[in-house]
Amino acid sequence: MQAIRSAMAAMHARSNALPPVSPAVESLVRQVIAQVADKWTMLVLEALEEHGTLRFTEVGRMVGGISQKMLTKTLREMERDGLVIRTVHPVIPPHVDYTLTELGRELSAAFCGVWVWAETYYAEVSAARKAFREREGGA
Amino acid sequence: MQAIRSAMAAMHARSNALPPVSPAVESLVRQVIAQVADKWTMLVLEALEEHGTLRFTEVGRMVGGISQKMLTKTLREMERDGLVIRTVHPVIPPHVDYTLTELGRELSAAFCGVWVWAETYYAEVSAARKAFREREGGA
DNA sequence: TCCTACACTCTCCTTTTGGTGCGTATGGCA
DNA sequence: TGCCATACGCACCAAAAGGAGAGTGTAGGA
Repeated sequence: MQAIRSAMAAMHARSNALPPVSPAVESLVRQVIAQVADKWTMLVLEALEEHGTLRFTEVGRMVGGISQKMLTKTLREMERDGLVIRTVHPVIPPHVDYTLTELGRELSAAFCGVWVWAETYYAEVSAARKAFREREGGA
Repeated sequence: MQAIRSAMAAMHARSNALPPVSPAVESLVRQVIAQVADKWTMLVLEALEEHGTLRFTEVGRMVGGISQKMLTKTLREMERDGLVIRTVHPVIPPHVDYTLTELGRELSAAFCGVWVWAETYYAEVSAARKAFREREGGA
């Protein structure tokens, strides 16, 4: 974790001080973040990390509460971004497998901390919401 | 990072094996994740982590490209979830300060890994997108 | 012979997201 | 006298997200 912290510090120092990090790169990073910081992407990522290779409907089952449309879209975008590999077996009925790439596994590892945070602090978030409601909602 | 990995493994083992983790908790964690895995939340979190206490318009400037409406909404939700503290100085013209709470700083640290991932691999994501376009778009 | 399974795609619809612009209160500055 | 700055709230609108349900093509089972 300390390594990550110092890496982030370096990143900030760089983006603040040195011109070489162009706005183009900045915008690309933003774009990637915006894409990847998506509810369904995170959930699919976790399902595949946890279970390895899965079929379309299996991913849907593991994630839970996702419509076919969103599942298709999410998986396509993840394939496009190089996070998953989509393998089509040309049989009938159709059979398609999804597996994380190395890039996807790295991202999953990066998201790890957020999952742990949510598991650790969700009770505090609930408490904060309750306090907020009583403070603002009841005023 | 290994510590996080094992924590995540423990989390998975728990959610798969033990009944005590109720669907209520599961849904709460999902809700928190969905809330927090938001583009603007991440960006505001980073701005405040990097610069400490900021005023409303300063946060807007640091984040860049956010409308007042979204900034208000994001900051309010973060306040509600206990991620930021909002301090109103009753003067005219109005003066409001925003600071991360400990919870917010923890979350920021957790997101660190994702920022580093994006900085490290955005070029590979670009390459993957290009390859995908040539593969599918050109077919 | 008809039904089911799979991995979608397509259309229609509702909900959410997000932008723009206007109003506001008032102390200080020109 | 009159305008500016701050941190919004509100109303209106466009665009995107997302859900529900129907259609598809065919091998194999009842």
